[in-house]
Amino acid sequence: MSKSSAARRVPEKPSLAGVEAKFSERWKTEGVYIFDRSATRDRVFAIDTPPPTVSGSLHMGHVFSYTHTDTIARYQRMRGKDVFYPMGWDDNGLPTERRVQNYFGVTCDPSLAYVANFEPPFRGNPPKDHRAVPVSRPNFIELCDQLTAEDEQVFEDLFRRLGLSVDWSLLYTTISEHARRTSQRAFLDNLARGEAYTQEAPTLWDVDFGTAVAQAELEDRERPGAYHAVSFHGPNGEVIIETTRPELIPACVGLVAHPDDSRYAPLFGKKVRSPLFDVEVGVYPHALAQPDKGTGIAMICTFGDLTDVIWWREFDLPTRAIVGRDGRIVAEAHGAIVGEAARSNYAILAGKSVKQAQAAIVEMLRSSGDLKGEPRAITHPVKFYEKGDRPLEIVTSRQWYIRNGGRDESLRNALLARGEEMTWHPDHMRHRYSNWVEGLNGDWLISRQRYFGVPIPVWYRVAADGQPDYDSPIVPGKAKLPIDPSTDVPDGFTAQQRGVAGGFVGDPDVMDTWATSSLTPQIASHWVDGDDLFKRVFPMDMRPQGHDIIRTWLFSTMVRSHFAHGGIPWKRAALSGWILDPDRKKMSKSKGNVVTPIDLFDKYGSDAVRYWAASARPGVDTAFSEDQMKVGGKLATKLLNVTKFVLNFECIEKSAPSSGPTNDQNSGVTELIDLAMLARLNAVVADATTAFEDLDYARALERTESFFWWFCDDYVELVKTRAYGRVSADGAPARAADCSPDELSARHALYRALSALQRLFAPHMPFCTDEVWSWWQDGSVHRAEWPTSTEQRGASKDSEILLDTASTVLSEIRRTKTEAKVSQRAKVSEVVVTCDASQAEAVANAHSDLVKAGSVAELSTISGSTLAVAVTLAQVS
RNA sequence: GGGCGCUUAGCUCAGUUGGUUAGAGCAUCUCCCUUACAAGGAGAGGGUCGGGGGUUCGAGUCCCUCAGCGCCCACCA
Repeated sequence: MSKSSAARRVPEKPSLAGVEAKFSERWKTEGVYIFDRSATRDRVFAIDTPPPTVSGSLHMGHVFSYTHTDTIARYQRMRGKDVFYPMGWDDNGLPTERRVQNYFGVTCDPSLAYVANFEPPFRGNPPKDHRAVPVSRPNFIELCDQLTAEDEQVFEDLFRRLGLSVDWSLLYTTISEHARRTSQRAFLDNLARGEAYTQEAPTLWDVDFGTAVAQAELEDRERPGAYHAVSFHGPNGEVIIETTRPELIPACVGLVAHPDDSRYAPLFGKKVRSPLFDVEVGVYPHALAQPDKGTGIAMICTFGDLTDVIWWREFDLPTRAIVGRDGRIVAEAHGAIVGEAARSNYAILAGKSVKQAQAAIVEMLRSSGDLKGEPRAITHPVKFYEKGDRPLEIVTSRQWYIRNGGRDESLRNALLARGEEMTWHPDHMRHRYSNWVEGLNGDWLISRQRYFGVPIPVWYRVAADGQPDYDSPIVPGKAKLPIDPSTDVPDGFTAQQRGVAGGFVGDPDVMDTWATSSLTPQIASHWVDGDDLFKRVFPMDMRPQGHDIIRTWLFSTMVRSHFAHGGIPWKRAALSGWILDPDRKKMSKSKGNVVTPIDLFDKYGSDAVRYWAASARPGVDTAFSEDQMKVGGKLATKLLNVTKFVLNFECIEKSAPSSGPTNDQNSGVTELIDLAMLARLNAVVADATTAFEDLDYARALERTESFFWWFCDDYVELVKTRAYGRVSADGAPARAADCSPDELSARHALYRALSALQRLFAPHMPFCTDEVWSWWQDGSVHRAEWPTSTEQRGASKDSEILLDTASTVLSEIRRTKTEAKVSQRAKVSEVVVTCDASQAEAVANAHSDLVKAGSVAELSTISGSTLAVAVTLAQVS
């Protein structure tokens, strides 16, 4: 490329319009971000990308955190790393099911047969009074596949528009054949090693979704409730308990009080009888009972809450469940309810929802005289499934678990130690992890009674009595994966043997979505196929994610990696913050959807939106700010303008970034002030590099940006007159051949700084930097070499004094003109700088530039201890 | 109840082993069409760094303590 052709590529009127489409297309066709899978592990930087859930739309939170990751990816790429940066779509699981139900107006009924060429009743926005149409499981899954494919295209378009430097050829989805195979294989490995097991146990249950849920998916919500004082009938009179769930009285299997509570000590070991149902239950002492709660003595029910489960287990109490999986009181009273009055009381409750049953039982207690006083209204925290709408119940059911240290001290300690092996960004996030692991109270429940997920890949033999044998499941061969045990038949059986005595039955459940997404490093690297890609990228370098899913995604990934590979899945975790409303409240979904990312891209440009995101410190919750986007837009425009200006000067060379070490890096730069500017830039490069190595994209940006504005406002202003050289008649700068060495020095320095600045900004603002780069360089800036501090001469104290002094004198001249309300072009008759010797030397070295930049007639210095600048404006006639 | 984070200008935030007079952007005000940029530029005003105590020659920075805000976890009768 010749210099003149380079110059000709500079547009007359630089503009950011259309850069996103232009470069998205160019990056795609030129494969700028393609991962070289022949790279060895030491040359690779691997990112375990969070796969967004495909159940709605991407919002500003995604834009925010994915931008952070992308800046790191781009930096590493420019450093010469082969960046493994896949994208994944989490299209597996409940959120997708729910979206499909709402979008098409259907519901899954596994008992129905498949209908070919099925047409759903609606495509988007079914009317409110529409009753969901039941469809077969295969039809339902087809609809899931259809809708996720459409959603995923929209997601990809948005991420391309945002400028993510993802290698799209590495795309994975969590419901794909490959992900199902990986997930089932990992599960079977866990099973073979004894890390997965099945057990019948009390389980947290969402009655609306009809599925078990895991500890990690719980959340508390404050709900109104009421204390009901209820009388139990003891040998020596009544025992008053207080309960928020009187409807569970028929499920009561005991009473419990603190061992030290003298009020109840005489009752320990004695029996009392429940009101209305006349069931005899024991009174037990236990340290978990709190004397100051209610009356200090509580019902143990099967099951009202998790503490009930603990007591039930420890005292080996009977199971007298009354709440069914549909959330209603079961029809048949359990065997302990025997009396006629008791049975007819129960009959009133049978079939009612929990809420209705409570109202009914309060009336019954009131008329029987067992309700003491009126209920006292309170609000209290109640456990919900995080995606659910009704409080969780606890029902007994058979489920699959993966060990996670919740019931095993040594495993817990091993997982805690794994957390210590990693680097956390920010560091304090490690506490979230250890806090969670230390607080686990059970193993990881992975089975879900749902449809659109990865099936649990096992069958059970059916004994002669028709009961499945859960203790020794039949597992498929690895080559057969993925399987669906509801349709596939295990080796040695025929389809006719399904469900019959002596035959087999498939496990009906699917795995929790985290059971698959905990394998993203393995899925993305095709571990299950024995692909050598795995050993080139694993353990990965970086796991970016939100801090809200440390307990789910991060922890579960750690568990799987610990079991499967005996090590951590990545070296570092980068936890991003939240987006907050401008009023500092956590940004609500509804508000987040009002301002869509695309609108903001249109309004400010992708680079400007990225600038806002990249300005936020890693891990810090950040207010949504269109003002910051405006600032980013200004920065991008400024970069265009200053590039155009600098390239306006013909130079001997184009400051190739990758010139070899034998070249004199400051070739052609002779003036001290030019060298000083390059030295300052050198320090900025070093700072930005250190910051990026620490994943601190924000600091890198801030350092670069503040240098950049100083460069534009002071340095360029100081040297521009010199850089022009002898201006020709039409006002154009002098040709390079006609320039003196000091004039060329300015031009060389400007070129070098420009080249470095464009590269320094490239990770943050990929579109405008590639645009300006393309005006004078070959190839994409995103494949250019990251600037190194050896490209410029090292900083020195003298050079900083030179620049600071020159800047101070210049701004004093400006201030004088501004305060005198005259144009900055106004002539200055005299400037006298009072300063010390080193500053005097600085003024001498910047003398001719200062004089030109300030239109100064006389510039002199006098000796003094403190720097002072006296500016005398020329008289205006 | 346990853990973690935050508190610096009207607003949003920097401030990296303690080191001149605490910075930036936005907002406000003033001025300037200036030949890269008026969708610009040059300037100004504005802070007892949450309160108190301590260490130190020196504290926004380290220690103690109190307060407010936020988050995570536990509790849930």
